[in-house]
Amino acid sequence: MYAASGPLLHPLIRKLASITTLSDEDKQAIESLPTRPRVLPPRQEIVRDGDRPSHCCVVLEGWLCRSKTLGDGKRQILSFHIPGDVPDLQSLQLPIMDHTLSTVTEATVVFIPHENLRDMVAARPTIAAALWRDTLVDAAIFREWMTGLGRRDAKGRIAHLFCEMYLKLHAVGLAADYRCDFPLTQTEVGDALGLSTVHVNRTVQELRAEQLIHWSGRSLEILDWTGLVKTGEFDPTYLHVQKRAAP
Amino acid sequence: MYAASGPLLHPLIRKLASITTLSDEDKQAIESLPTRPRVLPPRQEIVRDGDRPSHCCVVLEGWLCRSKTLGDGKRQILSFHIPGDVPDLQSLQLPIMDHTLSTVTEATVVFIPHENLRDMVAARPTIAAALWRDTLVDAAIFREWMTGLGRRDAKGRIAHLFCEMYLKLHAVGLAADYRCDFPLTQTEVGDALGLSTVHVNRTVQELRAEQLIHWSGRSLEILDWTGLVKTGEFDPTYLHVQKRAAP
DNA sequence: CGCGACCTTGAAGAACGTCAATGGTCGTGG
DNA sequence: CCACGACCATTGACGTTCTTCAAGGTCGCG
Repeated sequence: MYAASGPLLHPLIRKLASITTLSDEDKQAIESLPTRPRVLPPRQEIVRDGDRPSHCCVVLEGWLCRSKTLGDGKRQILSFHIPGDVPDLQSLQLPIMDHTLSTVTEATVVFIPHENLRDMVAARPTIAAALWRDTLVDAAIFREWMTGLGRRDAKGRIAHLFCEMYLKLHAVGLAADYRCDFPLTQTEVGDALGLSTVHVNRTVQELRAEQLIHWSGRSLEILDWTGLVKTGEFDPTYLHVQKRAAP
Repeated sequence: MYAASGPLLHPLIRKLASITTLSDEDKQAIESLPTRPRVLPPRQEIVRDGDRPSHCCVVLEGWLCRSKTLGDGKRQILSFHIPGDVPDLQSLQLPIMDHTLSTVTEATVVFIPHENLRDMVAARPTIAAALWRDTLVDAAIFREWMTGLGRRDAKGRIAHLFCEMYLKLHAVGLAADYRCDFPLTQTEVGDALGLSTVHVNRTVQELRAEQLIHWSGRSLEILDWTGLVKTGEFDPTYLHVQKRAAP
């Protein structure tokens, strides 16, 4: 899927080129990073809360999520990650994980040792700035989710998530014509949005009844983008996407 | 208050020295940054959602907060900031603000032009890494708040906030003996935790009745730290504080 | 003294959670 | 081929938490 949508670039080049302008030296530095690609099964933990990871993980295919689990077993999903993302880039600067990174679907990922990333960051300030910026966009998305969790009702939260994921997938060429893969269960949506599965189910049915979306199995179709944006009060500014192509 | 607790250092030196080891050159670079100190009244907006700021702001005294406001006027407070913080450091990399920065109390802040920060970041990788790390701790706090907003009940959220702010204040010498300044209104606590003012009021009364805290006016006393930690399921790992002094 | 800002209280209702059961789909093994 | 189990979506009934509305009450300050 990744390979199909363009020449086979190192995923990091693809990612960072969308953020900044990379020199040939920058690209070479990235190309020369050692990589260890692996295919992981669904619902597999990659790095756990409390770990001290020695690698960062780049997603090539599939969806990942980060989450925290409370004492009583309640889980809060903090983010979803799709191809091109580096979900645990922060571990380069914060040695101890304060949450868990797992696969959602089967996923292909590449592990890059911290030391190599650190060398590259020291030698190539442009890349360092781009990586920093990437973690800041991450934080911007957290802020938007906080706003949803604190102040939006269930329907708004779910609509907002659909809009966000569609745009993120679109930005990496994995969505078009208001259709995309959406491989989450209703329980996972609930864990991300602070809702019970039952309530997610009923609310999704409302969105369907209002002809806003069509979601069954792994496939999502947005029938009324404008309506969904309105329902979720969705404003994509927080995604800090430079090239704003029409979705 | 800042000056009273140590020799008059540049606030950024103080901040970064707690994160990393600064060389003399690093310190000189920071000292030579131009600063424009200002005293701002309470509830004053400093940078607004949608702005393209040209400076970063360092807090010397008082509390600031970041927030988003939804269409219907509902407000979500995203973070509180105390002396030593650089609440809008992200604007160095993300030109457009996706939220608003305001004072909570009267506050003294210093503005540093982006260009000077950029020059320093380019010339001093140690400082760049420390600033990056600071924004990552910021993001870690967002994640913890998300978990509270999504999965904790009102009592847990409020207890957690008390624990967090006490530790943050303690880390910069503004809290001791389980006492600290806590200049928020109940409405502001509600806006931060996704609760109505009425519910905050009743829940705070429960915490008082359980002899966990004493909060009146601007002053907070934690009567039972262990109990409060338990009520809020508070684990300070996410603050990524290096030197973990006993609170 | 009076006004504004904030805290407090009561009553009623909406949104959401919990519990428990049912049904659908798919892969797997007998 | 069919039965079975796993996983997920769905439904109904019933609680609970939290919100909303409305009304005092307190305190500091001009």
